[in-house]
Amino acid sequence: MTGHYEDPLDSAFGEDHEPAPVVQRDPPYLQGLNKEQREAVEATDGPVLVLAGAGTGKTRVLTTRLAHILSSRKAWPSQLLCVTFTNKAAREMKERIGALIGGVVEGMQWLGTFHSIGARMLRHHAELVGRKSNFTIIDTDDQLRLMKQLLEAENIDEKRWPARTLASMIDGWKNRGLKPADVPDGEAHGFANGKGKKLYHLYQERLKALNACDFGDLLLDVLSILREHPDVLADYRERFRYILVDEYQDTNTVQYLWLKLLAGGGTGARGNVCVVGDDDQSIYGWRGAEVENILRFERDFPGAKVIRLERNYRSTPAILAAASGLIAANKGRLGKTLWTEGDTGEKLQVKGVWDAEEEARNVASEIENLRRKGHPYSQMAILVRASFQMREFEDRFVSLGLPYKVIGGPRFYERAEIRDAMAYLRLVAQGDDDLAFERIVNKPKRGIGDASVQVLHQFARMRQMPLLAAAREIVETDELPPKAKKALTELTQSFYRWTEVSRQIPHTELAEMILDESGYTDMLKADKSAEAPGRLDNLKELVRSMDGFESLAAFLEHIALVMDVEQNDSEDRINLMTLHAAKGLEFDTVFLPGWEEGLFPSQRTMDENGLAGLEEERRLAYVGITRAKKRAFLSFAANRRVHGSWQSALPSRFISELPEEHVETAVDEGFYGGNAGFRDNLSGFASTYDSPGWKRAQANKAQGYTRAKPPLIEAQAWSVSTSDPTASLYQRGDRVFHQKFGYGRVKAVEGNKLTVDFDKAGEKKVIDQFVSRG
DNA sequence: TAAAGGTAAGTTTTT
DNA sequence: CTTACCTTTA
Repeated sequence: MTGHYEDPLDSAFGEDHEPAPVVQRDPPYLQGLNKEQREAVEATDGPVLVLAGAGTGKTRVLTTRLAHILSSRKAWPSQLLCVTFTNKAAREMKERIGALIGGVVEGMQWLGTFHSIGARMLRHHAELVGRKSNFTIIDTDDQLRLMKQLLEAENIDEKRWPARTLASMIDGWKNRGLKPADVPDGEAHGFANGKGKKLYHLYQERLKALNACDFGDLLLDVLSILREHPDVLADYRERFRYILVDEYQDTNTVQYLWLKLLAGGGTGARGNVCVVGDDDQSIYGWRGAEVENILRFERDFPGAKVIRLERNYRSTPAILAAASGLIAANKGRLGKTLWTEGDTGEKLQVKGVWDAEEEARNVASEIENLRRKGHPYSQMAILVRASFQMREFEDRFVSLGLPYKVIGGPRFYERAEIRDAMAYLRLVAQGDDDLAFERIVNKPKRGIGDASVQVLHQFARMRQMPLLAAAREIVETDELPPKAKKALTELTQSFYRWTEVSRQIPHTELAEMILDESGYTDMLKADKSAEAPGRLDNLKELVRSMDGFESLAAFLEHIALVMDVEQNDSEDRINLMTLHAAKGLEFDTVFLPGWEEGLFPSQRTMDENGLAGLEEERRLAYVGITRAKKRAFLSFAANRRVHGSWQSALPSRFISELPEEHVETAVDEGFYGGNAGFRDNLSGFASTYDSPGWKRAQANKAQGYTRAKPPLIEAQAWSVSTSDPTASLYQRGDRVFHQKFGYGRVKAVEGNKLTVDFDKAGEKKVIDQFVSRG
């Protein structure tokens, strides 16, 4: 043994315990890597930036690199800091390293997300930031409730200054590494007449009192500790011999500052930092990620080696070329030239459709075609910009009986009953958790209404004590009405009992006991609503999922940080998800619906973030296309329901940015060709839908069946009108829809000419055949 | 305390 | 058009 301390990982190295760091022959794990990949694996020392394009074998490089460091004995597992962006990625990495070096990897305590690593560090040094080491990690829900309370206490109108806005402001500051005192005065001014900074301060005070941290604190408090306690920093610098960061393009400022401290040039820092990422896949700017971090890595870590992985193993040349052509429109890229071998492959198919329903029908029938040819559903994915787009697809799949799954939908731990149960457990684990207390004090109903809770709050505030402790005292007084007093006495006694018992019995039993004795299960059993049985099932599932954890605390930590439960992936089903959720995944066939101006790129993003926002949307499009291994279908709808009313839309500009030679379009004639009208909402739109095939489709539809929405264009070319042309079908006051101008109300009728006051476009004269009832 | 009615808002969300 | 949330009312 060469190590001066025991490392649990030792077994992972197999029989050979000789200290033999010299690699004589190529170890098996290096085989099959290309030149650049191998370089990235073997450049262990000094700063390294690996620019890994989509599908270039990034994960393989990462895991191999770690395996290489371990098996050449450059460091023990416990000396590696390895940061991933998701818990899932961390789990996969652990498994793959194990597979590479044979055996299960244990002892990699510092492999995880920034947040889980932050939580781990904070538990060690909680007292340095005024917490106890059993602090609670609160989620966004609790965060919001806390802020609402603060706003109310400060007499701020929550209508005008929503808690959400405050929350995102504070999150933003935390993401940038700013403590209340560091916030520039100007910035906080916009909120509640300059109270922003004060509220941030109050919020932090409150968290401290609750012995709680929010997600941002897991990063910011660690940063503060590293900054203010050189001894702690020195310890970590000594410990972390090699640092590795995945998805570096998505790191925010605090995370960047962590890395600078841990790996940057200071004394004791080893400087062996390797970051892996792709500036073209940075899609979390709205959450505080700074693409800048990756763009300036070479400046931050002088002497950095830059390795580009450009050989793509995933997609066909056609798909790659289309994606590359699109992303080329972005400025300020580090630049990569992805290439691949093999036949060009199928062109991207772009199709214009009438509305979202038709879009879904098209996609579904394409899926059925592929399926008939033997393609599994699980190799097909529909990637949407916004989750509301999923609805049409789900409806269609349900009516056709196609199996599908939604990735990243509502999460298990966000369900109300789960959160309630968790609140009970949290309170047992950490009695200062007022948020948990408030959540369950009257759930199930025990006659402790708002009024009583208010009195209790007062009482607790006067004495500066947590609510649960205050409750124990207040029941000794006559401050509460008898009913509430009795109920609260019982509740506090129960908690006393549960807390005692929690030291003796397994936590699964404890959970069952609590759900039972609190009356929560009975409440659900008595509930006659349709959801109640499902909720009971969820609670059973919750108890089951506790089984795998060592302690209640370990379980609570897991829930707070992971918030998700694994899906069994064995069934062959179509994948439906947002583009964001698709990052890192790949499928043979990818459907990309909804490529319309305003939806994708999203209008809101463009309004709020201008060019930077547009470029992030374009990267999102790039991510979408590069998920496809063999084929991609894009589509855009002429009409889409936005907030209930119908709106016509233009094809996304991204479609026109795709290189023509790799795209096949179902709307020919004047669609590309750079006609000036393309960008023009009205004329460009018309020309797009001039194709014979398009007209035919419309005609068919007009004859076939009528649907309430959206109204079809009844142009002369294909409508057979038998009625008297002078007698208009409309009269004053009718609601009508016009293809160009949207909805409006008829103001006057002259023969077949209508004067319509359109909601958006104002007053226009139109021929009645170009409108329909709306 | 709970149901009913009104109003406002409405992307993405790995932690 | 929804949905969620808040206020009002029985």
